[in-house]
Amino acid sequence: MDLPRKDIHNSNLPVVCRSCEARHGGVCGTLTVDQLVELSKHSTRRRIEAGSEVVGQGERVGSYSNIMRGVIKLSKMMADGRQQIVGLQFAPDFMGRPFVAESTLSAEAAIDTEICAFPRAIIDRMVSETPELEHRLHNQALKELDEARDWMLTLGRKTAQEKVASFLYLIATNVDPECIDKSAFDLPLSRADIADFLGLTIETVSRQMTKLRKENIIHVENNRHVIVPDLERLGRTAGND
Amino acid sequence: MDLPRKDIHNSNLPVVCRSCEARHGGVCGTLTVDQLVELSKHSTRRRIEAGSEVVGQGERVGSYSNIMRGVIKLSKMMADGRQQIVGLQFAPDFMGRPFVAESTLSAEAAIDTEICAFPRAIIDRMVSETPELEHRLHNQALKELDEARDWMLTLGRKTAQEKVASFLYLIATNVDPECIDKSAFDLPLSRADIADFLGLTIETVSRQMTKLRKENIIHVENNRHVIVPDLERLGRTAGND
DNA sequence: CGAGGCGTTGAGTATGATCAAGGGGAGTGG
DNA sequence: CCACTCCCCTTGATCATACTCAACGCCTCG
Repeated sequence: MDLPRKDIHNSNLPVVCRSCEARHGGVCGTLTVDQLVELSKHSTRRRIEAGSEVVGQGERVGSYSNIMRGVIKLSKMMADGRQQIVGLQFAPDFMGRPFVAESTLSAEAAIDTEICAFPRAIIDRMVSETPELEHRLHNQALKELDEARDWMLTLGRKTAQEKVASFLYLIATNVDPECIDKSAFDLPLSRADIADFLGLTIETVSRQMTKLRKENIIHVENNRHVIVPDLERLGRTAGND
Repeated sequence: MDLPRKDIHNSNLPVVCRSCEARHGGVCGTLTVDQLVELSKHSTRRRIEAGSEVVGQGERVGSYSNIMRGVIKLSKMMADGRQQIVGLQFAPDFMGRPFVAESTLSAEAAIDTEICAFPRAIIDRMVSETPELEHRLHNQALKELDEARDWMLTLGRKTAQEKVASFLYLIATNVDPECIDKSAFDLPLSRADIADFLGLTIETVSRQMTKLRKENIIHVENNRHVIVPDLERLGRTAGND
């Protein structure tokens, strides 16, 4: 599945790319040095503060991005304000909907986040020139599809308790993939965001967190820091087989 | 978006492909005559009765398919039997999860369905040889991702009434894409399936259908045939902006 | 100190689930 | 032809889960 990276030790590599994490797991890994040089000329690193929007629902999108650090939430909103988070993206995910200029969802930083943004036009051209790049993007789309479908089961069929446990389990296993110890982590989402992700209200999320605390399935410090003594047990509470 | 089809009038075209609908909208449209000839040697048309399974959750999958006619439901099941339909596929969709042999969901015919099945190995090879083919599969994956995310909003944030209306709206606009008149159609799913798609119970689906009938938003004949006098109105009831 | 944001907790309520009964059509067998 | 069963769907009564509304605690910031 992982394609061989090209010339990664070549000293002609753009400076900004040399220390870039995304080049390994992310989409840039398939590009040639020449392509990286060209892309880096037009790419901009941006820091996005927690809570600020990268792309709004219905906006035209002029760029794609790699997430360097942080967490992006993708959400949909109804006319009356009801909101549903439909995906979370972590470094080094690629962010953007290839081949469609108009965004059907909004992207917002959940915590302070850093991205590397490229103009659509350049990426679209490189995709058509570099089958390996399209292959990577295809794989990322399939991964997101698998995740979306997993979450549909959670949204449609799980209880509030299972939903909250599922969320904690998801974060435990995704926030810091490098980190082997999944037993402690900071929640990247507020209670309101968690509610929007789980199709619940803030109050229900809070109550279920309290319940999980009282059952010693989790310990919580400062509202955001969570310790999971037994990940297996959390998984069972989440309804994982 | 639509790539040019190659040599479709060439008389060397395999007989089975000549009258095939999927060659136009489906993935075969990007293949050369030679590729079609090779593929057709190993492809088999299968008829699948309503209710029978094509692929089981957790099974190894040896083939991909084009849906020629009918409707396939993709679903996930929890250990205790709770079930969620995570996608519906209509002709001429491509069915299968590229690059992964093990299925994380089960595929079952909702109504009598006809598919054209190909061995994984051949498709996987053609994908690597034919960038256009990967491009089409990529686009299909992105389409399914968009649909899944739309549905997440429905599952997480809509009321029972809105969910049922959303389902009817979805079917009205998808069952027969050729057909211009969306105002009458047959439901491809039983009440139990609809419930599994909407994250509701059979009883709630039934009650909401009755309510929509009493409000004259739909008319129903023989439980399966639905007439929608005003699609806009149905859309508004579904919570579409 | 007060204001505002975020989270928790409590009381009452409503939406959809559960449990239960029955209608109607298709298929089968006498 | 009717009687019978089975399946699917509908309807009714009751119940429980999660929502709504409200109050309050804690922390940060001015």
